[in-house]
Amino acid sequence: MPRITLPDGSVRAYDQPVTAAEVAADIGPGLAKAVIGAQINGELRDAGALIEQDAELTLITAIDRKTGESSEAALLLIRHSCAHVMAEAIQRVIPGVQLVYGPPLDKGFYYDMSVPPDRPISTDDFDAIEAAMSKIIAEDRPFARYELAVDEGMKKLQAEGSKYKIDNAKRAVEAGSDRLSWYATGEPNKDWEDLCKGPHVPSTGRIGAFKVMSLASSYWHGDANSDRLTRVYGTAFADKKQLADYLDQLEEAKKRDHRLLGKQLGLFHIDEAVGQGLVLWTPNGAIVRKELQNFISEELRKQGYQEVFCPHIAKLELYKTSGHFPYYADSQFVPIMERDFLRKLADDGCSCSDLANMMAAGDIEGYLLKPMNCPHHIKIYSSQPRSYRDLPVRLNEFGTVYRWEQSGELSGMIRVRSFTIDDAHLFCREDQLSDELRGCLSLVKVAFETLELKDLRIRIGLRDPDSSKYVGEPEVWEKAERACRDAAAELGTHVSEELGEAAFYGPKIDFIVRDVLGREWQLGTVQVDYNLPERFDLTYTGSDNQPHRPVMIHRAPFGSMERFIGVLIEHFAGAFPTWLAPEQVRVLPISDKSMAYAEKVQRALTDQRVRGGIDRNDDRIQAKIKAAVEMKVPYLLVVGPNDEREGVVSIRARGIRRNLGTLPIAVFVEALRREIDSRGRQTVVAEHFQAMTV
RNA sequence: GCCGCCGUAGCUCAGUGGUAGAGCACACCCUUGGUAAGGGUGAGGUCAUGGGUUCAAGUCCCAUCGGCGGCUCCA
Repeated sequence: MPRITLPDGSVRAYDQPVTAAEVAADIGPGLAKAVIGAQINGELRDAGALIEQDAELTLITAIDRKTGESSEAALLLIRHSCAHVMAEAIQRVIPGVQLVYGPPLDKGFYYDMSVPPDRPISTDDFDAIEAAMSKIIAEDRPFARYELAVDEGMKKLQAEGSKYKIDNAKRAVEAGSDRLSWYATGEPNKDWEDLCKGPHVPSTGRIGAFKVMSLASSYWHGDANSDRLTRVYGTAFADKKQLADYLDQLEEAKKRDHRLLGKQLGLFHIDEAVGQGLVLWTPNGAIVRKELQNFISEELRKQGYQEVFCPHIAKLELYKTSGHFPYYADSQFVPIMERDFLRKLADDGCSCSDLANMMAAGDIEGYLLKPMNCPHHIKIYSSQPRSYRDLPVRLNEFGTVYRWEQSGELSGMIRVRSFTIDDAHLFCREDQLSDELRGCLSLVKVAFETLELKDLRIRIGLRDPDSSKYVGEPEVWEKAERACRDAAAELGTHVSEELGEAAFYGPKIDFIVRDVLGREWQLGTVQVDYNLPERFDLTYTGSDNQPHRPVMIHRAPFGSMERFIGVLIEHFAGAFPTWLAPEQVRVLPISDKSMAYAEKVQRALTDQRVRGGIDRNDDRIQAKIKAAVEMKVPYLLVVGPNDEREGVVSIRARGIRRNLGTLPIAVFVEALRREIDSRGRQTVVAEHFQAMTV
């Protein structure tokens, strides 16, 4: 006798088990037609799922009648269903494909499959696959669920002989399923079907719009030593308009890609001849980087940091002491060997494989391109005796490090093999740790607020107790983890804790953002470290005249300058705020006749250290404006005879498609100077043209 | 590193085994102009690199280098 409670609080009583679809039909014929699934006590199910007991029921329609939008649950049903349709289509187009696993995603779905080695799937197959999918959808075949007992189901799978599906079933059983379920697209045992726990839309015709997006490879179970699978990505929506909007959004996002903008705006260059993942900062990019470094340096001075410089290499032995070698040997450039050492090996008849083994083991005399800055900073700390009165010692450096990232990982400025960390290491007493952590976090906060980076996630990376990759004693870890939690709690932002995300030497607080393609990247980080002070036997003299062990904090508000600026380019779509913009103002003379006046304006700008130049091209003003807009210059000063007569400039501001009006040269330059010095808190537009921008 | 796709002028990209193309950018000339492309002329190429097939290769095959998407990894 189920009593069904609907979201509006109304209750419907039935004297026998009822399906969600029947409840919908009970409410009205329109809803009966529109319903594609149901949430029963919060769990997403088929519209045809039987409700036997009292339940809370939310009926899912493809498009919400009130909002005109699709709920996440609706899109999930559509996409998961579409994954089946795509799998069927692919098996039809390419015989011999074995299916593995096809889940829905945030923006679509994928299906992993094992393809015959002599017939890989290619993007050229997409048309045929989409045509086959369209046909299946046009046939509007029902998604028919049926269940078998585990024994019976396993027998069926054994008979079919797909090791992947057998594995899926075993996993389902291990996870506690007492039955196995299939979904046939049409009639069970006759039409195409797939082992699947569901749920699905009622029939293929309910998939409104879809597209096969891309191909990639993956590993079975995510294990690099296991089978290589082909992953086909697709997406699906409730209707064609949603799909078109999504594809437009993707196009827009691509225009913000830092690799594209980096080229267009002359921010950086990566040259084959220099090497993969090695960023060349071209003059415009160098300006952005320098401004950011200046900005962070100002904050560091306020917080009592001392700047240091270190070489880019050090003896291998140093990294053995720190533990970075051999722990991270695979992701470091191979050691640099001393010539005499190499000669001696050769004289002793050392073979290439002997040498390779020695290098892997670090049994050589030589140097390492530094993978981290901390060992160097530690040696600066220990270069003199330290009293408890000297602490905290805060050493900062824009320190360049080198890491051997796998070639397939490299990506523009965001994943590279050489990058500069806005690094610092703090050495403090136990009783100072919380305050210092708070100081570090406030620094990150100031940096991110100034740059209007709001869409970020904060993660506390904790040790995974089951893993052996960590160094140090459990009780020390607990102390450090507690300190991180306490400091992060004061940030007031949502913080997630993740096991296994700690550095090998200690827990950390990471700041994570997304790029335009939705990929997450770690930027800033604050890490507590009780381990390295131990390894390097660091001490300070306490008030008791006894040696004590300092605690270290590693922190980098931006993380890598390369990655940070890569993300920043995308965040601003290349339109940097004036203080960061490589070219802050461009002077556009109406014609050659105004060139002398343009030069006078330019001098006034240069005198105030404003960056920019004159467009000396023989173009009409329209063309000059277009060129400057494309370079995303914040302010354009159009100067012609009229302006010259009055000693003013005609101003255009980025993002406003018209002439704002004129200001005397000096007035504009002063206002601009204020905009730059305040890092955008004041602007020329707000000061002089506010009324016009509304 | 792995799987798939891709590599033609500075940039974006056409190019069907048979004489290497366009637009933009650049240079020069005409034009001297008032808020998102004025007109003309010209220069610019080891078709990523190396091998192979062929009478003939940018085009087909193999290898290498590099890029893109994803997987795996990320102190």
